[in-house]
Amino acid sequence: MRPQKILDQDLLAALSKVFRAKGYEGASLKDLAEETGLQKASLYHRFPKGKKEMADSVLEHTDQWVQQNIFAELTNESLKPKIRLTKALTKIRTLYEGGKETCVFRAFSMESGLSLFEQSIKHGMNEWINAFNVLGIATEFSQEKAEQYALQTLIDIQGSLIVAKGMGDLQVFENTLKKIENRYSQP
Amino acid sequence: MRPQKILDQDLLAALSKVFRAKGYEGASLKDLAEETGLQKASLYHRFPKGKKEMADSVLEHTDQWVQQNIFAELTNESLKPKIRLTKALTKIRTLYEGGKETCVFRAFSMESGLSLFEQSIKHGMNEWINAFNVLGIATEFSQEKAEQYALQTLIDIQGSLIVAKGMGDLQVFENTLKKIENRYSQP
DNA sequence: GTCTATAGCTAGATAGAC
DNA sequence: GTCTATCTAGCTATAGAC
Repeated sequence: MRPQKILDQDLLAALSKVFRAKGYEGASLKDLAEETGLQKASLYHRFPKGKKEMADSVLEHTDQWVQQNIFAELTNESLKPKIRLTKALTKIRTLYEGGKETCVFRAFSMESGLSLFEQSIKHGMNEWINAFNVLGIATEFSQEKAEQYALQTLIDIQGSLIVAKGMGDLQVFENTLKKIENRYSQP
Repeated sequence: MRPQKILDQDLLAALSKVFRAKGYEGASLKDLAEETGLQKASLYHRFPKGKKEMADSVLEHTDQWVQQNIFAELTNESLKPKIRLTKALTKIRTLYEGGKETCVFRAFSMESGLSLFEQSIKHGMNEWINAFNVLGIATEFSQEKAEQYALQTLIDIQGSLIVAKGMGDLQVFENTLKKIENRYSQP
């Protein structure tokens, strides 16, 4: 029983970095081993089912982080909606590193990937919509408007990440976050 | 000099289909050969520089189609702006098959890909923004508003394609196109 | 121009020493 | 738990017949 060379938390963060940058098929075990500092065989010890299990673990780990940091803020009934949103947007900036990092959903939905991860992605997107829907209701929007805004917010985040990356202009992402903030400030 | 088994046009369409579905690294020469009906060696005869040349050709072919079908409509000064947009949106529906097909930019920007195609993607995105900017000016928006709407339109298209695919709901894409139409209908 | 066959390499995954 | 060494299958790309 030798000690772990890298903690689960740091291991998942390293795997996530590679998967988000290169996609599921684009990320090789060599890439993953180098980024984590482990050998390929050691990765198989941690994730016996191989690369798919690594990716699933990254998805789950990310989902938990998002739930605890972003959704928890959005649905925190002890704060005013406007404050909740500001706090959530700060965490969103962190999650995507100001637009430099892509979304795991995108990284795992390309390639043969959609069939491998489509349930997790669909579930995750619905969670985002639900959380923003709660915020919309708390802002006293109508149910219809709350749903519409929640979907548009998800589209804005995903779209601005793509465009910011493609144009090489992080300001595109930042401006979109500001736009989202304004959207929930008006009755 | 045997006759070509498949025309350049159809060949590029088949390659595009595979690349858009699987991404650059996810698309294997075996996949590309099967979809085109040619053997791998025959693909190398058509594209001597290999897979990268196939992808570059797909990008260029798509760019030309978009220029002739979408940008030409948006900037057609012989028609009213509203009519131009309606016609362009019809072509956009065709390009993305109502939301079923992903964007080549997305397919080629994941993985080690961004470094391979970033110039083409950046250039292509700027073309989209420029074309919608022309439409905004023709709609008599201010320069600032025209630019802002053009960027938002690109974000909406990219974002709604991701979300529609992820949620398995093509209506998300269709509703976004309607939203874009409304955006350019109001002064 | 298309094909079969194959080279050369890297992928994901495993065996077994320590 | 991590490592080195290795397996097999798949990859991109090429050689040469027709």
